[in-house]
Amino acid sequence: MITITLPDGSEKKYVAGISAMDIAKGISEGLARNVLAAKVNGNLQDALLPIMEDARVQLLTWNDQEGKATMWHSSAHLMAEAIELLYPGVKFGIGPDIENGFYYDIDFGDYSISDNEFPKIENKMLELARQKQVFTRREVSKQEALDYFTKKGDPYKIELINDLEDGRITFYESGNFTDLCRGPHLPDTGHIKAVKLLSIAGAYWRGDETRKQLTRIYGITFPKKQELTDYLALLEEAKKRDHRKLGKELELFAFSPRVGLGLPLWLPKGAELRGRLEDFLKLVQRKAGYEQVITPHIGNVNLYKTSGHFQKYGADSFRPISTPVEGEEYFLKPMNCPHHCEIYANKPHSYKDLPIRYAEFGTVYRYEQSGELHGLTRVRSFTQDDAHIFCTPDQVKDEFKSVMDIVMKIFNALDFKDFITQISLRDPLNPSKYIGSDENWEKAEQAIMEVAQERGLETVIAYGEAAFYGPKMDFMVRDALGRKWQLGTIQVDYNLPERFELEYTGSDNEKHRPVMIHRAPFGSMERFVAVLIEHCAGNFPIWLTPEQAIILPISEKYNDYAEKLLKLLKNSDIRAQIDWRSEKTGRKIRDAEMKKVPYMLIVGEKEEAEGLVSVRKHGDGDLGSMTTEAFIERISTEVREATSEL
RNA sequence: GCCGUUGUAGCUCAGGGGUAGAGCACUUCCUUGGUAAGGAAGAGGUCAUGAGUUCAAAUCUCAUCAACGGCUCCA
Repeated sequence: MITITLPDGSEKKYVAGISAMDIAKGISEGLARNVLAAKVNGNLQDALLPIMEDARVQLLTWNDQEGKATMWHSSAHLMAEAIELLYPGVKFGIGPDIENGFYYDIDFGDYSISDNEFPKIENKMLELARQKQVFTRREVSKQEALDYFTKKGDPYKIELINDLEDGRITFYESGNFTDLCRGPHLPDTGHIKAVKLLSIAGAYWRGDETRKQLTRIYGITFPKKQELTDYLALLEEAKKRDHRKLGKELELFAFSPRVGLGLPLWLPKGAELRGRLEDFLKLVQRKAGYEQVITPHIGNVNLYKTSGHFQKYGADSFRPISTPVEGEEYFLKPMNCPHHCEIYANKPHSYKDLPIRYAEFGTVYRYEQSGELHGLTRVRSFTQDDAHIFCTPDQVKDEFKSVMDIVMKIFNALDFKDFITQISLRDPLNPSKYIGSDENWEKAEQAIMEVAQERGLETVIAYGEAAFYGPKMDFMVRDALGRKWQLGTIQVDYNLPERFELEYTGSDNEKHRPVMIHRAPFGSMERFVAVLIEHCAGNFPIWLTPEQAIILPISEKYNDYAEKLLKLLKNSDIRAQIDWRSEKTGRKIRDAEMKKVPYMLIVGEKEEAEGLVSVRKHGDGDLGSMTTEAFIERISTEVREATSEL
């Protein structure tokens, strides 16, 4: 007999060799029907696998993320089985579950499949699912595994098997489909009740650009049809928040092929919004001891040779421009740091001057591959809310902390709660990618880890994601469609001060090398605004929104009153406009609602006679009438309260 | 850069080998109104660009460009 401990702490005795599924059946038939996989002593495994010794057992259903993952992983197998039946001879790469669904990388040979063939595959999958095919796990030797796929003629699987350790290789068989797989899998395919293939894409084999590109098919499955319907509706909703769509509708920014790829044009309203964000950060930075600087958009190529950027990125940059007579080469600036280093070097510094914090909204230009460009989140010209802090080694930690506080202040002010903090360190296996001494790297990595810990920040550590000159801490958020984007960044750099031979005189009257911290709380204005648009679905906070109120005269008779009102609002620094059109009130309201203007001020006979405004709030409806003064007070208070913490 | 899909009016989209359609937006006129679309008329397009097939191409073929979904990359 063995003792099984369930998550609620209860213990039960069973005969050895019992499966998680048997345990579920002992609790209730309903539960057994819903069990997708199990966790035994913390290890995810098949619900049908025998348990031989005392164990903690957790039954996983659709309500557990790991249950979903198992379902989707099995769905990838199901799709592969369907595709193998419909397109005999295809070769399979890998087919994992992902955050929302699964994919399988497939080599279709010369055939190019299109998404109008999806329904055919979906139907075949459902047909196979209804057969309730059992997933059978089998341990195989390496030789056996190689033999099987050699016979089948699947080079990708053979390559995968060659990288595996003998004795740890398992096959899973469902219906007529056998796949190399670690598992776990569903008890049977009958759990899959709704199937949707989502998209088709090229994907390099093993993510390597130099290798063959396979066809990746993405899909998602559910245990109930209704859940699929809900999921598709959710996707539709998310599309409405897409900053590219809202940016067009709200007239915030645009692109023009004549101006060039990835070069955003900020329209008046977008520029207003961005300007407010910049003003806000300038205020925060002034309080935190930053000084604004301004540097040119180009720099001599030697500047970037000194910084090391030329060697690293020169080939992937916009081609240099040159002076017509002397032929001197200049680069569009891809970074602000070299310029700021030269500002530091402009005069000798004492330790008493440090830390020195130079801030600049610096527009930089980077050649991004054409296929990478994406709305405002990935562009070729963008403005960093950049600053460089020059300090003594002893000051690094405190400075790092105070930068983190600025980032948190911004995220709080804009209600960004769902973000990931990532610490990016060197790739220990590939030290040649980085410049600078081991000792300096270690010091910097240590400082970041300590600060994160002291601030109690939950972080993920990413090895190999560091910049070539130093480790960093990045703040990432998701867009409406779930894609991750990096916003704020803080980077410790012991290398540039070295390369630029920056110095300060210490209290010992000796020359010392300062440490540099690069930081950008927004990251780039473009990307930040994109994420902000999606975060608030275009309903910007009152202190940021380009248009705070719109005055809607009931008829042209009240235009004079509207104009008087507008003057009063402008005098109180409220951003407002008048809808002059000879349209009915209902129409003006509808249009203002569509434009997401926070306040609509309706004025007619009654308002004019009594000096009132009738106030309607976006999304909330009629608030009734109030005196003009009361409205101005209301909106001013709202703005004050929103910005008081900043 | 690579794979796939798409490209028709400012926007959203229908059509499809025989000289271009709708709704919204725009202009003018009528209307002067009370909390999510008042009415009428008008203007607007080398059907992304270039080549090919054809008596005839917006429609079929190819190439180029761009957008979109991914992959790779991201100082």
